Amino acid sequence: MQLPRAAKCPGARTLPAAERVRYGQACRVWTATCADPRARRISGAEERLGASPVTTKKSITVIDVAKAAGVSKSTVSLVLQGNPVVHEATREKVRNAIERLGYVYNRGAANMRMPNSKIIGIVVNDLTNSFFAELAVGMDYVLQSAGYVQLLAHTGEDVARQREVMASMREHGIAGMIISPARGTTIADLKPIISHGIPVVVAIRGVPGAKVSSVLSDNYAGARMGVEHLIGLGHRRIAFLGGFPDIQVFEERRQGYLDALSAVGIDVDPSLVVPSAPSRAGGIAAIDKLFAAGSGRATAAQCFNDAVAFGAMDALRARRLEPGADFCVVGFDDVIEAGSSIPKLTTIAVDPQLIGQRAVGLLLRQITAQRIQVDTFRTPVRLVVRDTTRARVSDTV
Amino acid sequence: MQLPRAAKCPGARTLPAAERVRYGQACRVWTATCADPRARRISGAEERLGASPVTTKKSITVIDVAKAAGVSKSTVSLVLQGNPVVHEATREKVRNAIERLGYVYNRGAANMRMPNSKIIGIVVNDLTNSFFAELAVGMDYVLQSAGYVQLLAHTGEDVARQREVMASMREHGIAGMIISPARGTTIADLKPIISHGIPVVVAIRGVPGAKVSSVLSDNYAGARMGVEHLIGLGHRRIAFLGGFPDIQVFEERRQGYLDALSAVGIDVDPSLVVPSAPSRAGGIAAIDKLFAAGSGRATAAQCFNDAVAFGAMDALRARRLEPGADFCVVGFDDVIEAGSSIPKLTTIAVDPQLIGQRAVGLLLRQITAQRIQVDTFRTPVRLVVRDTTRARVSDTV
DNA sequence: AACGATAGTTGGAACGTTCCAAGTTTGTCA
DNA sequence: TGACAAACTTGGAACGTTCCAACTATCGTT
Repeated sequence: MQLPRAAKCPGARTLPAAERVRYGQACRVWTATCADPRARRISGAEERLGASPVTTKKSITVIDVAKAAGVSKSTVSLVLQGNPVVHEATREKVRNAIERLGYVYNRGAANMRMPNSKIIGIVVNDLTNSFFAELAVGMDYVLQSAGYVQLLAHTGEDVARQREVMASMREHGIAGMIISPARGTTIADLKPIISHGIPVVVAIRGVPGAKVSSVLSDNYAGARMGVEHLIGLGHRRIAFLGGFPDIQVFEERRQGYLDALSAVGIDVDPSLVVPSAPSRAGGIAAIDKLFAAGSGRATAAQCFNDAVAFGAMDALRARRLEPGADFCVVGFDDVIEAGSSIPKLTTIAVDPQLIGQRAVGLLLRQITAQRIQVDTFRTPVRLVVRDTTRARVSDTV
Repeated sequence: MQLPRAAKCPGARTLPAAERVRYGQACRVWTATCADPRARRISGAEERLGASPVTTKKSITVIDVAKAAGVSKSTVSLVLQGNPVVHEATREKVRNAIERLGYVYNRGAANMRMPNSKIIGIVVNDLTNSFFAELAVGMDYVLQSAGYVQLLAHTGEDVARQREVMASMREHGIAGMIISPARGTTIADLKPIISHGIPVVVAIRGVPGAKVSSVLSDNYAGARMGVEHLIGLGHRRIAFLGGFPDIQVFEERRQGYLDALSAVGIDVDPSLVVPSAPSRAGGIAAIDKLFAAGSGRATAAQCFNDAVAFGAMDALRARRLEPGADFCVVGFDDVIEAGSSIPKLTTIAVDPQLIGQRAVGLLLRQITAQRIQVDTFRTPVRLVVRDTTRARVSDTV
């Protein structure tokens, strides 16, 4: 928990709970700010239908159920756990009482006595990217059917924020964690979780040197496949566009690119590798830089991901070059839009839902086995040929 | 909690915890199935780096900290809460001890004594839709800075699943819930949460008749704006394509469409309203149906959402009609692809992140005010004119 | 009849926190 | 010096669950 500063505001003791709490937990009473300015009403009609005070009915516990069913709390507990030792008739009485009283199980309390929480922390670097959203859905699917629930946080590539949410999740007693780390994440960031014996699985992006399980797509093979496809079309001057060189995924894809070229004896021109942000805007920038560098002689590009590829296509068109006809483009990821862009994007398909499911599988295995276990999975990728690689090199400018 | 069936397997008491637990909670011992088949290894190289048993260090509590700092547990608790009553020197001692021991706050335990959980449940009908993913991010942003954490679940439009996750969230003691309900959700689905005094905010889609706060986009005004724009271009025979008629959002948008037409004295031809799935495929189907109905005389369409609009554009092109030139199309939502499709889609922009933030604001207000309060917000929308509505009616076929 | 085994049930302690009422120390003023 | 207030500290009870060891009742066997 973030330790609250002691705010010297004597007499604050009787303040009502305030709209927003500045410090983590319970500092609610001593220091409090007003409504979050971001939450202000911007416009729109408000229709106030009414307000009702919340009825603070004290919650119904296992003891109430026991009383109602005429048994002891222990028996109720046993029924809740499906323990076969209780008599069927008793079980029925308890079930009735539960139904009648509207009892709801308090996992927090249970968890305290017997610490096997059913909460998994999921940390994602960018949920707005549909790739990661699909990843989350894949996880959700498996987790839910295993009776787990997911605490999800979006870091927006911000390591500081990532640290905070990880700490918060730890306080909430997660049983395990799956993280697609923000750019710049190091072993030190994972340390606090791991050292507490909480299983961690890293997905999509590795954390160099970390002793954790990971599920990564086969970046090397994917990039190599894409470039080989371009070579097969006769291209010789092939660029590699986009991505931040400081993340491992970039390195792997770049290596695939380099090896594909070397394998057929093509000398690699370093000016054809143009890093940039892994976004649409980055793709535009990368093409601009590529052409500015006088490397206009490139006739095709393997892009770091689909977003970069789309940006590159925009930039090509701005230069009156038609993607797929005058210049070939290969993406990476196969996001949903790849199949419906104009022209449709040739790309390396990875299956984010599968990665998500796989990661959960790895995590649950560690949780139930009660042992940390370091496995690395590479999920397979495949080349999907569409319209941005129709042109043989002889057709291009 | 889903009550586990009593499985008669005597002697099971000593079984090791198994890979997957069938029933909710603790039935782990009595009935257990093997590894989830969906999680099976499909391919990919596995690199086993090693396994280490988890060290079951008993956790460090506030008592350990107290002992180390030479104070009482009460004092430590006060420090944790930032209560200004403790002496600065003592505070420092405690802080040191916390640091030294690597103490982590146990929210579960705290929550039990003083039930003000910092967990918000978020239920989303389709996370793979980038619109909802953005919504989630908007919520995440505000929640995180208010010290809350989100339990997120994706229902995939499945009401049964939705019921399950809602029950599970209740057991986890959520302080409030925001839900973008699955299609077919009724008041009865919300009842169990509301009747427990847990604040609920409904986002994006309303639940007819439910007495809960809601944050909806201004569907009526949006559709009306879109249609008025088309009318301004001279169109008279305008279709309304896509969407399921059983959800409220459809009704609102259709009403906007109808009123825009009536306002300028255009008679509404019912065959021009063509419902369909709110997806790309649905859009294709809708255009097919529109033309099959002999309503080829329509010259423009307001679509239920952007996905439908894209599908409609595909279908138009299949009929050798160029969207924007031969037939005008207006979408709804302004998803990211709308600005980069060819031709670029004219659409009604809604801001999902804003809706998310607003919903959280409404929820937190209820939580801190300790009273259920029913507000309905309509977030504003705006018309974004792009290339699919360039043609005046005189240009069209 | 005595014994043991089996089936079913149960009260109390424990988990880690917060709150309360009461405690101790220090300082101030009459 | 005593009374009182202020500043700070503290032990114990409570929250809702699970586990353990012990309990009772019933039955079968000798």
